[in-house]
Amino acid sequence: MLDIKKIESDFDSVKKSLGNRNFDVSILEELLLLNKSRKNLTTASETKKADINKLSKEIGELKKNKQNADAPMKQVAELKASMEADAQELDRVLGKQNQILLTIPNLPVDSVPVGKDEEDNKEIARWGTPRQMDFTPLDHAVLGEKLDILDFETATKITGARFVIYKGAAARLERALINFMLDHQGTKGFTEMMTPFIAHERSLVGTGNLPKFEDQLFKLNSEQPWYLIPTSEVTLTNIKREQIMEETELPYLYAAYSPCFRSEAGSHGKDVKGLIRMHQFNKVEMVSICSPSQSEEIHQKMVKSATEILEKLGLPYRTLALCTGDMGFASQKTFDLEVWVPSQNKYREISSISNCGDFQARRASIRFRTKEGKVEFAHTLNGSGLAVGRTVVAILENYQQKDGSVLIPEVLQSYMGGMKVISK
RNA sequence: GGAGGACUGGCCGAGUGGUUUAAGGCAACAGUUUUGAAAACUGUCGUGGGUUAACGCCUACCUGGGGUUCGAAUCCCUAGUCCUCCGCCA
Repeated sequence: MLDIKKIESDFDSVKKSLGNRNFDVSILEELLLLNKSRKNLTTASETKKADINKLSKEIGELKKNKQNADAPMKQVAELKASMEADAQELDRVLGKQNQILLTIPNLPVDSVPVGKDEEDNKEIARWGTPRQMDFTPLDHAVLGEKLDILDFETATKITGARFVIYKGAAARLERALINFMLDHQGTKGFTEMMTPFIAHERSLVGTGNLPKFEDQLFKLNSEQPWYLIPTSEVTLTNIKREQIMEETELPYLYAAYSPCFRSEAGSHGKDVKGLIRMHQFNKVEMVSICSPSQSEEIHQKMVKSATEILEKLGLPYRTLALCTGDMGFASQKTFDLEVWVPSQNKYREISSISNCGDFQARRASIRFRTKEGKVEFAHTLNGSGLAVGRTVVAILENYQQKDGSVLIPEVLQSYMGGMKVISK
């Protein structure tokens, strides 16, 4: 959520920034009008309330002394009627203002490249060289079915499209990766967490998934407004919701494994085959809650930690700085990591690491007290470290052999009971 | 799932309709004292909103929401959470 005071005071620059994000800025004018009327109504109704409070005290005195209080009581009744009209209008205006504020994306910071869509993202680093293969690489889904370790058909029977059953070595590989990634994050100072996989509506509003992106979530048919989490960013970030921390506590660095549930509404026809786009996938997530002065350095630290996983696994990747038009709703700056996928002959996203600034902290009221005693909003960051299913894709494809077997990266072998190769 | 009880500031805790403008204590911070520390003493000590050049003033908040009343921490309704007991259960 943006600060309404900032929208008011820096109107032109806010408008320009949001325009760069392909956001329809026409609503901003309305927002300013609403805010003005919110202030007027607040002043009006609070002045009346102050008068009522005074009169009520007088009434108390009069009654205590057994004196007649009809006159002030009549006055209160009149003031109250008039105040309630203001209050009702104020409720409406405030509701509308919040509703708009909750649908405005974060402002990109100056260093974010201005651009329209993913075409304008800027490659800033590349690691590793895609392996030369003297055969046509198979797609991971084909490979997995040939090796009898991925079963899409049965999962579709049991649940539906975009689900999978991992079998034998693939199941073990997935589990090995989760453990390997969590262990790695542990050595980088991230505290391992295991959170609920279901979150309350409030938590999803806090991270920015609601109210705007409800169609991308699975909502439970429960008494409480519960949703399956689309990422453990939601639960990890909300750990400090509605809290005022001490500056000395910061930063918090968390890492968690969780399954992620996404409805993938609007992605019909995209990545229909294989593990790339599923309704349920596993991810190890990093989240940091820190002070504004720490967030940029921690952002770099998170990128580094994620890239180290790819390097240890020997998977070629590149790092992109996302442009203004391609960044996620809550982010003020995002780096994507893309891993080499031989069958598609291109790099595909495997991690997205965002600094959300104080955007989520405002929504979720995550604050800290500075050493000087001032209360400020914290900064929140999140990033995949990494998406596990897509890592399996990369390993199967990049480590496949001519005979259809797949070598297991050395760093994972101890996590797989010494297994060195997956073959039929 | 059933029956009962509870929820007050960072923490403990008083308060059952009108100087509560939330007592008191602990913790924290600053100062005095001290060679230094401790102790003692003094002071500060919640958050949001409105208003103001500023000091300040006003307003809301006692788990959330709604209601009764001239007036609610206090009474009523409702939701949540926790505790105790019973039942069921990995």
